[in-house]
Amino acid sequence: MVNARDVIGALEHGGYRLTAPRRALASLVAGREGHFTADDLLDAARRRHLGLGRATIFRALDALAELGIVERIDLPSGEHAFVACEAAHHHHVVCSSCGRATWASDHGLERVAAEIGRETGYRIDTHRLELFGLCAECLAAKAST
Amino acid sequence: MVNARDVIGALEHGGYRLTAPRRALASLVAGREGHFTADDLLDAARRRHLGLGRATIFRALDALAELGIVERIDLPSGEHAFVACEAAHHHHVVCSSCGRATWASDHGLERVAAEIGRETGYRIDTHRLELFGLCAECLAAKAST
DNA sequence: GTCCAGTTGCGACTGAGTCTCAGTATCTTG
DNA sequence: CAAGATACTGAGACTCAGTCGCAACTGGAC
Repeated sequence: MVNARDVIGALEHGGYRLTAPRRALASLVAGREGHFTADDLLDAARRRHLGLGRATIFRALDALAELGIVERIDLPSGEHAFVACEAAHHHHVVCSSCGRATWASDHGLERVAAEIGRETGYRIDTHRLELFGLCAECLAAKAST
Repeated sequence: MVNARDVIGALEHGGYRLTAPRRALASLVAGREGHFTADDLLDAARRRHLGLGRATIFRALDALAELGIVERIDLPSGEHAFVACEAAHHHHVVCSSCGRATWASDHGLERVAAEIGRETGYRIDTHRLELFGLCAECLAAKAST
Protein backbone atom coordinates (compact mmCIF):
# COMPACT_ATOMS: atom_id res chain seq x y z
CA MET A 1 0.00 0.00 0.00
CA VAL A 2 1.14 3.45 -0.90
CA ASN A 3 -0.26 6.90 -0.28
CA ALA A 4 -1.35 9.48 -2.81
CA ARG A 5 1.23 12.01 -1.74
CA ASP A 6 4.03 9.61 -2.59
CA VAL A 7 2.57 8.91 -5.99
CA ILE A 8 2.23 12.59 -6.77
CA GLY A 9 5.71 13.28 -5.47
CA ALA A 10 7.16 10.57 -7.66
CA LEU A 11 5.41 11.92 -10.75
CA GLU A 12 6.69 15.41 -10.06
CA HIS A 13 10.16 14.12 -9.42
CA GLY A 14 10.06 12.07 -12.61
CA GLY A 15 9.50 15.14 -14.73
CA TYR A 16 5.82 14.56 -15.35
CA ARG A 17 3.33 17.40 -15.16
CA LEU A 18 1.04 17.44 -12.21
CA THR A 19 -2.38 17.57 -13.78
CA ALA A 20 -5.81 17.13 -12.28
CA PRO A 21 -6.38 13.71 -13.89
CA ARG A 22 -3.08 12.46 -12.54
CA ARG A 23 -3.85 13.65 -9.05
CA ALA A 24 -7.21 11.93 -9.28
CA LEU A 25 -5.58 8.74 -10.43
CA ALA A 26 -3.00 8.92 -7.68
CA SER A 27 -5.75 8.90 -5.11
CA LEU A 28 -7.44 5.98 -6.81
CA VAL A 29 -4.27 3.94 -6.91
CA ALA A 30 -3.17 4.89 -3.43
CA GLY A 31 -4.60 2.88 -0.64
CA ARG A 32 -5.41 -0.16 -2.75
CA GLU A 33 -4.38 -3.31 -0.96
CA GLY A 34 -4.91 -5.68 -3.81
CA HIS A 35 -4.19 -5.85 -7.46
CA PHE A 36 -6.39 -3.94 -9.85
CA THR A 37 -6.90 -3.78 -13.56
CA ALA A 38 -7.07 -0.69 -15.72
CA ASP A 39 -10.77 -1.32 -15.95
CA ASP A 40 -11.18 -1.32 -12.18
CA LEU A 41 -9.74 2.16 -12.13
CA LEU A 42 -11.92 3.22 -15.00
CA ASP A 43 -14.98 2.05 -13.12
CA ALA A 44 -13.89 3.72 -9.93
CA ALA A 45 -13.23 6.94 -11.79
CA ARG A 46 -16.65 6.80 -13.39
CA ARG A 47 -18.33 6.12 -10.07
CA ARG A 48 -16.71 9.18 -8.58
CA HIS A 49 -17.52 11.27 -11.64
CA LEU A 50 -13.90 12.15 -12.19
CA GLY A 51 -14.36 12.24 -15.94
CA LEU A 52 -11.17 10.40 -16.81
CA GLY A 53 -10.88 8.97 -20.29
CA ARG A 54 -9.81 5.41 -20.92
CA ALA A 55 -6.66 6.48 -22.73
CA THR A 56 -5.67 8.78 -19.91
CA ILE A 57 -5.81 5.97 -17.42
CA PHE A 58 -3.68 3.71 -19.55
CA ARG A 59 -1.17 6.46 -20.16
CA ALA A 60 -0.96 7.39 -16.50
CA LEU A 61 -0.57 3.76 -15.55
CA ASP A 62 2.30 3.46 -18.01
CA ALA A 63 3.94 6.47 -16.42
CA LEU A 64 3.53 5.00 -12.94
CA ALA A 65 4.92 1.68 -14.09
CA GLU A 66 7.86 3.54 -15.58
CA LEU A 67 8.50 5.15 -12.22
CA GLY A 68 8.14 1.86 -10.39
CA ILE A 69 5.18 3.09 -8.33
CA VAL A 70 3.06 0.42 -9.85
CA GLU A 71 3.99 -2.92 -11.31
CA ARG A 72 2.33 -5.06 -13.94
CA ILE A 73 1.54 -8.58 -12.90
CA ASP A 74 -0.07 -11.39 -14.80
CA LEU A 75 -2.77 -13.26 -13.00
CA PRO A 76 -2.97 -17.03 -13.48
CA SER A 77 -6.14 -16.40 -15.46
CA GLY A 78 -4.10 -14.53 -18.03
CA GLU A 79 -5.44 -11.12 -17.06
CA HIS A 80 -3.13 -8.17 -16.77
CA ALA A 81 -3.29 -6.35 -13.49
CA PHE A 82 -1.29 -3.83 -11.52
CA VAL A 83 -0.19 -3.52 -7.94
CA ALA A 84 0.99 -0.39 -6.19
CA CYS A 85 4.35 -1.00 -4.59
CA GLU A 86 7.66 0.38 -3.54
CA ALA A 87 10.35 0.62 -6.15
CA ALA A 88 12.93 -1.80 -4.70
CA HIS A 89 13.31 -5.20 -6.27
CA HIS A 90 10.88 -7.64 -4.77
CA HIS A 91 8.30 -10.24 -5.61
CA HIS A 92 4.56 -10.34 -5.41
CA VAL A 93 2.44 -12.68 -3.43
CA VAL A 94 -1.16 -12.54 -4.50
CA CYS A 95 -4.09 -13.95 -2.58
CA SER A 96 -6.23 -15.98 -4.93
CA SER A 97 -9.26 -15.50 -2.73
CA CYS A 98 -9.39 -11.80 -1.83
CA GLY A 99 -6.93 -10.44 -4.37
CA ARG A 100 -4.76 -8.69 -1.83
CA ALA A 101 -1.15 -8.40 -2.90
CA THR A 102 1.84 -8.38 -0.60
CA TRP A 103 5.43 -8.06 -1.52
CA ALA A 104 8.29 -10.13 -0.31
CA SER A 105 12.01 -9.65 -0.41
CA ASP A 106 14.41 -11.72 -2.36
CA HIS A 107 15.23 -14.68 -0.11
CA GLY A 108 17.99 -16.13 -2.23
CA LEU A 109 16.19 -16.08 -5.52
CA GLU A 110 19.14 -14.29 -7.09
CA ARG A 111 21.19 -17.35 -6.34
CA VAL A 112 18.57 -19.64 -7.84
CA ALA A 113 18.51 -17.48 -10.96
CA ALA A 114 22.28 -17.54 -11.21
CA GLU A 115 22.30 -21.29 -10.87
CA ILE A 116 19.68 -21.70 -13.56
CA GLY A 117 21.80 -19.47 -15.75
CA ARG A 118 24.73 -21.77 -15.20
CA GLU A 119 22.67 -24.88 -15.96
CA THR A 120 21.19 -23.55 -19.16
CA GLY A 121 24.08 -21.44 -20.44
CA TYR A 122 21.90 -18.35 -20.57
CA ARG A 123 22.89 -14.96 -19.34
CA ILE A 124 19.87 -14.16 -17.20
CA ASP A 125 18.92 -10.50 -17.39
CA THR A 126 15.60 -10.29 -15.64
CA HIS A 127 13.27 -12.60 -13.87
CA ARG A 128 9.75 -12.53 -12.57
CA LEU A 129 8.50 -14.52 -9.68
CA GLU A 130 4.83 -14.45 -8.89
CA LEU A 131 3.37 -16.45 -6.05
CA PHE A 132 -0.28 -17.28 -5.59
CA GLY A 133 -1.99 -18.66 -2.56
CA LEU A 134 -4.17 -17.68 0.38
CA CYS A 135 -3.37 -14.76 2.67
CA ALA A 136 -3.41 -15.21 6.42
CA GLU A 137 -6.88 -13.71 6.76
CA CYS A 138 -8.50 -15.81 4.10
CA LEU A 139 -6.78 -18.80 5.57
CA ALA A 140 -8.23 -18.02 8.99
CA ALA A 141 -11.66 -17.31 7.54
CA LYS A 142 -11.58 -20.61 5.75
CA ALA A 143 -10.46 -22.50 8.83
CA SER A 144 -13.27 -21.07 10.96
CA THR A 145 -16.08 -22.24 8.68
CA MET B 1 11.13 -29.66 -27.61
CA VAL B 2 8.61 -32.41 -27.91
CA ASN B 3 7.58 -34.71 -30.72
CA ALA B 4 4.20 -35.01 -32.39
CA ARG B 5 3.72 -38.60 -31.35
CA ASP B 6 3.93 -37.66 -27.68
CA VAL B 7 1.43 -34.88 -28.12
CA ILE B 8 -1.01 -37.17 -29.86
CA GLY B 9 -0.49 -39.88 -27.28
CA ALA B 10 -1.20 -37.45 -24.48
CA LEU B 11 -4.39 -36.25 -26.11
CA GLU B 12 -5.59 -39.79 -26.57
CA HIS B 13 -4.68 -40.67 -23.03
CA GLY B 14 -6.45 -37.59 -21.74
CA GLY B 15 -9.76 -38.65 -23.17
CA TYR B 16 -9.72 -36.31 -26.12
CA ARG B 17 -10.77 -37.42 -29.54
CA LEU B 18 -8.06 -37.79 -32.10
CA THR B 19 -9.18 -35.61 -34.94
CA ALA B 20 -7.42 -34.43 -38.05
CA PRO B 21 -7.09 -30.81 -36.87
CA ARG B 22 -5.55 -31.96 -33.61
CA ARG B 23 -3.05 -34.13 -35.38
CA ALA B 24 -2.17 -31.21 -37.59
CA LEU B 25 -1.74 -28.98 -34.58
CA ALA B 26 0.37 -31.56 -32.82
CA SER B 27 2.84 -31.49 -35.67
CA LEU B 28 2.90 -27.71 -35.64
CA VAL B 29 3.57 -27.55 -31.93
CA ALA B 30 6.06 -30.37 -31.92
CA GLY B 31 9.55 -29.46 -32.80
CA ARG B 32 9.26 -25.82 -31.87
CA GLU B 33 12.24 -24.67 -29.89
CA GLY B 34 10.93 -21.34 -28.85
CA HIS B 35 7.77 -19.86 -27.57
CA PHE B 36 4.93 -19.20 -29.94
CA THR B 37 1.67 -17.37 -29.85
CA ALA B 38 -1.69 -18.65 -30.99
CA ASP B 39 -1.31 -16.38 -33.97
CA ASP B 40 2.02 -17.93 -34.93
CA LEU B 41 0.27 -21.26 -35.17
CA LEU B 42 -2.59 -19.76 -37.09
CA ASP B 43 -0.14 -18.34 -39.61
CA ALA B 44 1.76 -21.59 -39.87
CA ALA B 45 -1.48 -23.48 -40.39
CA ARG B 46 -2.56 -21.08 -43.10
CA ARG B 47 0.79 -21.32 -44.83
CA ARG B 48 0.51 -25.08 -44.96
CA HIS B 49 -3.10 -24.89 -46.06
CA LEU B 50 -4.28 -26.96 -43.15
CA GLY B 51 -7.56 -25.11 -42.97
CA LEU B 52 -7.65 -24.76 -39.23
CA GLY B 53 -10.03 -22.22 -37.79
CA ARG B 54 -8.98 -19.69 -35.20
CA ALA B 55 -11.31 -21.13 -32.59
CA THR B 56 -10.00 -24.63 -33.15
CA ILE B 57 -6.47 -23.54 -32.45
CA PHE B 58 -7.41 -21.81 -29.23
CA ARG B 59 -9.45 -24.79 -28.11
CA ALA B 60 -6.71 -27.26 -28.91
CA LEU B 61 -4.17 -25.11 -27.15
CA ASP B 62 -6.39 -25.04 -24.09
CA ALA B 63 -6.58 -28.80 -24.18
CA LEU B 64 -2.82 -29.11 -24.48
CA ALA B 65 -2.31 -26.68 -21.63
CA GLU B 66 -4.74 -28.74 -19.57
CA LEU B 67 -2.62 -31.80 -20.25
CA GLY B 68 0.61 -29.98 -19.46
CA ILE B 69 2.03 -30.54 -22.94
CA VAL B 70 2.13 -26.85 -23.45
CA GLU B 71 2.41 -24.05 -20.95
CA ARG B 72 1.26 -20.47 -21.06
CA ILE B 73 3.91 -17.92 -20.39
CA ASP B 74 3.73 -14.16 -20.30
CA LEU B 75 6.41 -12.32 -22.17
CA PRO B 76 7.80 -9.12 -20.63
CA SER B 77 5.97 -7.25 -23.39
CA GLY B 78 2.70 -8.47 -21.95
CA GLU B 79 2.02 -10.88 -24.78
CA HIS B 80 0.69 -14.32 -24.09
CA ALA B 81 2.70 -17.12 -25.56
CA PHE B 82 3.05 -20.86 -25.21
CA VAL B 83 5.95 -23.25 -24.96
CA ALA B 84 5.85 -26.97 -25.55
CA CYS B 85 7.34 -28.78 -22.59
CA GLU B 86 7.35 -31.84 -20.44
CA ALA B 87 4.79 -32.06 -17.73
CA ALA B 88 7.08 -32.12 -14.69
CA HIS B 89 7.33 -28.97 -12.63
CA HIS B 90 9.99 -26.65 -13.96
CA HIS B 91 10.67 -23.09 -14.98
CA HIS B 92 11.14 -21.36 -18.27
CA VAL B 93 14.13 -19.47 -19.47
CA VAL B 94 13.34 -17.43 -22.53
CA CYS B 95 15.90 -15.86 -24.83
CA SER B 96 14.92 -12.28 -25.45
CA SER B 97 16.84 -12.21 -28.70
CA CYS B 98 15.88 -15.37 -30.60
CA GLY B 99 12.86 -16.40 -28.56
CA ARG B 100 14.12 -19.89 -27.86
CA ALA B 101 12.79 -21.30 -24.60
CA THR B 102 14.61 -23.74 -22.38
CA TRP B 103 13.42 -25.25 -19.19
CA ALA B 104 15.29 -25.55 -16.00
CA SER B 105 14.73 -27.60 -12.91
CA ASP B 106 13.87 -26.28 -9.54
CA HIS B 107 17.19 -25.41 -7.91
CA GLY B 108 15.84 -24.66 -4.46
CA LEU B 109 13.06 -22.39 -5.51
CA GLU B 110 10.65 -24.43 -3.42
CA ARG B 111 12.63 -23.41 -0.41
CA VAL B 112 12.53 -19.76 -1.44
CA ALA B 113 8.76 -20.01 -1.91
CA ALA B 114 8.33 -21.63 1.49
CA GLU B 115 10.37 -18.92 3.09
CA ILE B 116 8.36 -16.20 1.44
CA GLY B 117 5.25 -17.95 2.70
CA ARG B 118 6.62 -17.81 6.19
CA GLU B 119 7.53 -14.13 5.87
CA THR B 120 4.16 -13.05 4.55
CA GLY B 121 1.88 -15.47 6.34
CA TYR B 122 0.45 -16.73 3.07
CA ARG B 123 -0.10 -20.33 2.23
CA ILE B 124 1.60 -20.48 -1.15
CA ASP B 125 -0.21 -22.74 -3.58
CA THR B 126 1.45 -22.08 -6.88
CA HIS B 127 4.24 -19.97 -8.22
CA ARG B 128 5.56 -18.95 -11.56
CA LEU B 129 9.13 -18.12 -12.28
CA GLU B 130 10.02 -16.80 -15.67
CA LEU B 131 13.55 -15.85 -16.57
CA PHE B 132 14.60 -13.73 -19.50
CA GLY B 133 18.01 -13.24 -20.94
CA LEU B 134 20.28 -14.28 -23.79
CA CYS B 135 20.82 -17.89 -24.74
CA ALA B 136 24.34 -19.21 -25.24
CA GLU B 137 24.15 -18.91 -29.03
CA CYS B 138 22.92 -15.36 -29.08
CA LEU B 139 25.54 -14.52 -26.51
CA ALA B 140 28.26 -15.99 -28.73
CA ALA B 141 26.85 -14.28 -31.81
CA LYS B 142 26.84 -11.00 -30.00
CA ALA B 143 30.38 -11.43 -28.73
CA SER B 144 31.73 -12.19 -32.21
CA THR B 145 30.41 -9.00 -33.77
C1' DG C 1 -0.46 37.53 -18.38
C1' DT C 2 1.45 34.84 -22.35
C1' DC C 3 2.98 31.02 -24.58
C1' DC C 4 3.96 26.32 -25.76
C1' DA C 5 4.96 21.67 -24.95
C1' DG C 6 2.95 18.18 -22.46
C1' DT C 7 -1.43 16.37 -21.60
C1' DT C 8 -6.31 15.33 -22.13
C1' DG C 9 -10.74 13.14 -23.78
C1' DC C 10 -13.06 11.47 -27.51
C1' DG C 11 -14.02 8.22 -30.73
C1' DA C 12 -12.35 5.28 -34.14
C1' DC C 13 -9.45 1.48 -34.60
C1' DT C 14 -6.92 -2.98 -33.81
C1' DG C 15 -6.15 -7.52 -32.49
C1' DA C 16 -6.63 -11.31 -29.17
C1' DG C 17 -9.73 -14.36 -27.60
C1' DT C 18 -14.75 -16.16 -27.09
C1' DC C 19 -19.29 -17.65 -28.50
C1' DT C 20 -22.82 -19.63 -31.35
C1' DC C 21 -24.48 -22.72 -34.44
C1' DA C 22 -25.17 -25.80 -38.06
C1' DG C 23 -22.63 -29.35 -40.09
C1' DT C 24 -19.09 -33.14 -39.62
C1' DA C 25 -16.17 -36.82 -37.92
C1' DT C 26 -14.91 -39.99 -34.21
C1' DC C 27 -15.60 -43.62 -31.19
C1' DT C 28 -18.59 -47.06 -29.23
C1' DT C 29 -21.90 -50.46 -29.26
C1' DG C 30 -24.24 -54.02 -31.30
C1' DC D 1 -19.67 -53.12 -40.54
C1' DA D 2 -23.53 -49.98 -39.78
C1' DA D 3 -25.57 -46.63 -36.86
C1' DG D 4 -26.17 -43.47 -33.27
C1' DA D 5 -24.62 -40.36 -29.66
C1' DT D 6 -21.89 -36.75 -29.10
C1' DA D 7 -17.50 -34.43 -29.19
C1' DC D 8 -15.48 -31.56 -32.35
C1' DT D 9 -15.05 -28.23 -36.19
C1' DG D 10 -14.98 -23.75 -39.12
C1' DA D 11 -16.98 -19.48 -40.11
C1' DG D 12 -18.01 -15.37 -38.74
C1' DA D 13 -20.08 -12.29 -35.50
C1' DC D 14 -18.98 -10.49 -31.22
C1' DT D 15 -16.55 -8.61 -27.00
C1' DC D 16 -13.21 -6.35 -24.62
C1' DA D 17 -8.54 -4.56 -23.56
C1' DG D 18 -5.48 -1.51 -25.15
C1' DT D 19 -3.77 2.01 -28.78
C1' DC D 20 -3.82 5.94 -31.90
C1' DG D 21 -4.71 10.43 -33.97
C1' DC D 22 -6.32 14.71 -33.28
C1' DA D 23 -8.21 19.02 -31.82
C1' DA D 24 -8.77 21.34 -27.55
C1' DC D 25 -6.93 22.41 -23.12
C1' DT D 26 -3.69 23.59 -19.26
C1' DG D 27 0.41 23.68 -16.08
C1' DG D 28 4.11 26.11 -15.18
C1' DA D 29 8.23 28.71 -16.90
C1' DC D 30 9.16 33.24 -18.20
